[in-house]
Amino acid sequence: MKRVTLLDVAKHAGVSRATASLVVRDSPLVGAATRAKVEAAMAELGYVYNLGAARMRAARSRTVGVIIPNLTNPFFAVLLAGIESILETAGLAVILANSNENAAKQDGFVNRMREHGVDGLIVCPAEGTERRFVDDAGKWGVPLVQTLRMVPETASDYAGMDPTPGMREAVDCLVGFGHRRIGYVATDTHHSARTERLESFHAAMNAANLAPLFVRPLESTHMSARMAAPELMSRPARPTAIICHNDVLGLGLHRGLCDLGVMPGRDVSLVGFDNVAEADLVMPGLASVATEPFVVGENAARLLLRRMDAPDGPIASSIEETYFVQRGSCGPVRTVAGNVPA
Amino acid sequence: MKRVTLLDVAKHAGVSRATASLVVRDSPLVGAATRAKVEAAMAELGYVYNLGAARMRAARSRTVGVIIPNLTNPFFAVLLAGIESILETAGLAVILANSNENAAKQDGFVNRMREHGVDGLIVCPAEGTERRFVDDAGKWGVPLVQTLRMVPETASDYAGMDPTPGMREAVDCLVGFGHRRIGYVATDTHHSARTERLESFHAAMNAANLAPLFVRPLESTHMSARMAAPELMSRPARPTAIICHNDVLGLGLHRGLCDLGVMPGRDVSLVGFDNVAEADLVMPGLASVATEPFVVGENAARLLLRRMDAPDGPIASSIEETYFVQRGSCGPVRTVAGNVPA
DNA sequence: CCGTGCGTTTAGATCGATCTAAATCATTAC
DNA sequence: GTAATGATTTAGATCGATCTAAACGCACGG
Repeated sequence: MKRVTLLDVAKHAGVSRATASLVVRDSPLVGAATRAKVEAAMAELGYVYNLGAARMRAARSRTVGVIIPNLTNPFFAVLLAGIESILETAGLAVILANSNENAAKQDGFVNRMREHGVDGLIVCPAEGTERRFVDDAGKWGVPLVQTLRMVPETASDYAGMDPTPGMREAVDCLVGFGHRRIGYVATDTHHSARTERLESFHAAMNAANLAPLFVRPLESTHMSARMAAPELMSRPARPTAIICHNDVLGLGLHRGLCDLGVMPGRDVSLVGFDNVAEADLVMPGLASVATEPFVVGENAARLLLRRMDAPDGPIASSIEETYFVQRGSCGPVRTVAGNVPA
Repeated sequence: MKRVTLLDVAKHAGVSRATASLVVRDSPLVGAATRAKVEAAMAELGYVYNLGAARMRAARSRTVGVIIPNLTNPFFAVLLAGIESILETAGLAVILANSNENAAKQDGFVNRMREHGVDGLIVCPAEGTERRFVDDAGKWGVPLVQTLRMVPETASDYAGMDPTPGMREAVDCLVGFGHRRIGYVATDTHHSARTERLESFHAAMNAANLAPLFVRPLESTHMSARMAAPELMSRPARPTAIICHNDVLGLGLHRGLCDLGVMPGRDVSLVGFDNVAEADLVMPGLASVATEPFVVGENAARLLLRRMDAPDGPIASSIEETYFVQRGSCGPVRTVAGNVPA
């Protein structure tokens, strides 16, 4: 009960091993009749292609490594789904790793992936990833696409998003409702996505001739945002609106405010980021900037495919637009007793 | 600028290829001095182990295939995270595939995984998966663990959960609040998880001497549940409590009820399943049966490791207990005008 | 001094595919 | 009828590791 090899198939079909090999790779070189014979033999013997052996001679492994910082965050899960959907149709297998936002672990994974001989790498770099990480990939000749986050001062293909338009619309909406004291809740992890969103916030505020009321870093969990609500609302200069770096924070804060009896959209306006499905479920709905992680994932995969095709082509990037989705959590400013005047 | 091979390392260290091979696999056969020499050489030359070549002689590929029905569902994403966390520490790489609840696609993935020579397979079978699927894996000698769902009449290792205790607690809680007219919202996909939960519902109702008011299948999306709220509440026999097959449906329905001005926990009691993070965020909180997908994933991975160790050992399974988490969405029954008497 | 045994090292065959370069065959051209 | 052409097919070397079985070095007992 041994494994069926290409040689067995060839014998059974009465051709040489080389011809059989051409058939499995459907090369145009083989004649139609021979091809049929070989294919019949393959089916009859239950032949399974051995990618391991193939990858030894040929350079390709039909395998791509994907490293994500946190699988339990639905945002990244959807990104992964987008990546997978494109690679799957290209016939490439995804080797998955979860860095848990740990740069050292991430290094380990890249090594493991090199051992597996991946044809390319899609990485959303963990916090604290060093330049070296990206440079090394270049040195090793492994096609690399960064996604959602970009290690500073590195050059590689990149699939991300531009928070500017969505942030601008969000701030404009708030300003239109009369808000002037607008605070921002950021993550406590430092990566390019954080700075990007924060800077687009500053820019949008600037354009509206406003100064941010505060920027408060918080651990990116529902609970930490929920717990922070009392503190945010008891500041001497009470905010009338708050924008959050993502919906995890946005939804957590939403609940925290409700706990306080502060009604989002009426007593304070609230904006999240990413427009996850749940933003539309809470009451009132959480206004949010839509970022389409699935599409970003697809883009990342497409960039990688292109890169694998042309290893020396110019560096490319694909930036997805964002847009604001208004919901009940944003409303006109209301002067409440106890408010500190602007 | 060629690839560094074991032979290069061996030469550089002044030993034979075989010895170098023993070092990379850290066999106890090599002496400490030689080991040090070889390791130094490896570091110096930047050697990368070639798993493809290794897997050709040895039977193992240090690779496991994981097939999930739907990555965009956070529940499965967390399951995957649990699987990954265990396999990662065991030094096994995860090859991921998303079947999209499509059995034919799933078959294709299994073939691809066989080509990659995976050492094992963890599958949450798509709807409509046939017996043959599991039997084939056995025939091929690929260790297989099913998780969360089990193809009927098949024998394989299995990591799942027992909804019974959680369901029992949920029903008891509702009954304690005086509810008698209790409906159930199921999925419209048919798999063992669906029947398992539905049967445990029937059993719990039975134990309380009650008959289910209705069982309504719905597409497992927020939107479909939200849209179904009016219909559910305008039935001639109006439910005073509803249990949902999962939190996607539970949260969707929660919102649908709010839209109608029907307040969960006051006007109707609502129970979800899975206890996702968002269940605690909506107002009032959605009571839910906790199912710990991360732990189930870990269990599945552990079962697979055991199976790979002992391919002919007895079939095992690991069933995680469930428990009820009470929140604001469950409350005492309130007789409202317009209610049809039981 | 030799045989025995143990711990370590090694040569050479081998896994299952792909590559190269040459051989084969059927046509067509002259 | 033979050479040239183009389309298929093939033998044999090769990728980079692991395996087997044998060889080696050394200490010890007889």
